[in-house]
Amino acid sequence: MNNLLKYIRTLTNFSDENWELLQPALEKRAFKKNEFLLKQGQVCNSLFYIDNGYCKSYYEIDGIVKNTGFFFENEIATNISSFGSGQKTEFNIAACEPLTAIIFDKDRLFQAAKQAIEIETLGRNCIRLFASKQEEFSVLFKLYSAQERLQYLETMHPEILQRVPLSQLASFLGVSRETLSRIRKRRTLS
Amino acid sequence: MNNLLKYIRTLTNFSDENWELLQPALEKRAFKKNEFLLKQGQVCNSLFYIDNGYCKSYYEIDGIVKNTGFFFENEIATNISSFGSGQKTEFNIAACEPLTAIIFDKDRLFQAAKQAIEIETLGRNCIRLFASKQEEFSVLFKLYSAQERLQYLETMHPEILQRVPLSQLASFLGVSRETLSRIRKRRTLS
DNA sequence: ATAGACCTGTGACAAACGTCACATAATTAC
DNA sequence: GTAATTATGTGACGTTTGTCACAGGTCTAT
Repeated sequence: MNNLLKYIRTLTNFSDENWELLQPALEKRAFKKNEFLLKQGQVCNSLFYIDNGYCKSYYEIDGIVKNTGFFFENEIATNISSFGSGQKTEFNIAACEPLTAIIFDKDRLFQAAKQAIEIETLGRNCIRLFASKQEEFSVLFKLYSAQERLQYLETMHPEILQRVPLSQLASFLGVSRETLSRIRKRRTLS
Repeated sequence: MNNLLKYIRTLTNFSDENWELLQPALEKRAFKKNEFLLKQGQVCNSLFYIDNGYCKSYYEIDGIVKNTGFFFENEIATNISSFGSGQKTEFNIAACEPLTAIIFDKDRLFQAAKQAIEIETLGRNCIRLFASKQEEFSVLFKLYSAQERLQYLETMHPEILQRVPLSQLASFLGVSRETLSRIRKRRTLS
């Protein structure tokens, strides 16, 4: 829980009393590798603060898995459109390693937010960070080629390359596994 | 202003008193075609509610324009990462037609939010909608080919195709102008 | 009405990418 | 420890896409 409190305090002024008010909305939980945090067809009623390990969000279309995001320690994973609208999600979120998350329950979070505006502000800031991350990666596809996108990850998000296997990374970068392998080869040669 | 109030009330319970409290944060403004709402190097201190007309956000790299988003009536345009962090933006936002916007000033919005939690909630919901939109378009590139992305726009966002010229649309879809022209030809033939 | 600016289409060719096939690590399960 | 599974590399080939070049169409300002 200590990591989470630190994380929260980077986002908003948060008194010990606020922290107490927030507790009923929080639940710590461990996930095994490949276990689902969120499954297609469910409604996303949680924000998952990643305490340890990492997970991925993905679509599955005709049996083919397309990874849409990776979430590491000290980040919030969720499906923002389902969380916000209450509609069923088409995403899955699954643990890629044994994972520990602190789960924010939506209803209880909203109740707590009514009691302290700092908690409302925290919610806004979590969503804002999530949106910034979406914006960042969304822009990559419009600006850069596949090779340049890989380069971008190398400089801006090296942890992704270190921890995510190539075959998982390919669909996230929007190319086939083979193409990514060849791009990587071209880059190590030069 | 009437459109805006309707829009707000789709997002959150908003009393007439809340609306009064919000007024100091709002400013209606007209932009000429090609005028900037936000310019690279500035800090984004505004949310732009589009009342009439439409605008685009874009990057300019080595003189080449890459469109990253289009915003129509009844939507909020902004650069979320600059707005949230206070850092300088690398985006431009420019009017594509004569445009009327209602501008939320960040500082005054935050002041108003301190006085009414509904305004804080409104801010959170605006950002949430913005994030959902980012998520939606970000996923397109991982799931679909250029042709399928065009098809998606046709069914889900026909207003974009009706109002945005092909040459503007191309970089938004992540392809060259010529390729988009050929895709369109292939599709009308079949 | 005319000139200039923009928008769209298209041909030719090279570069990038996807798919299929197979080989070889590396990891996991029992 | 061995077998099975998964991850990665690579060749061949066809498709898609980008780039350059140019032509014709539309819009706009004067």
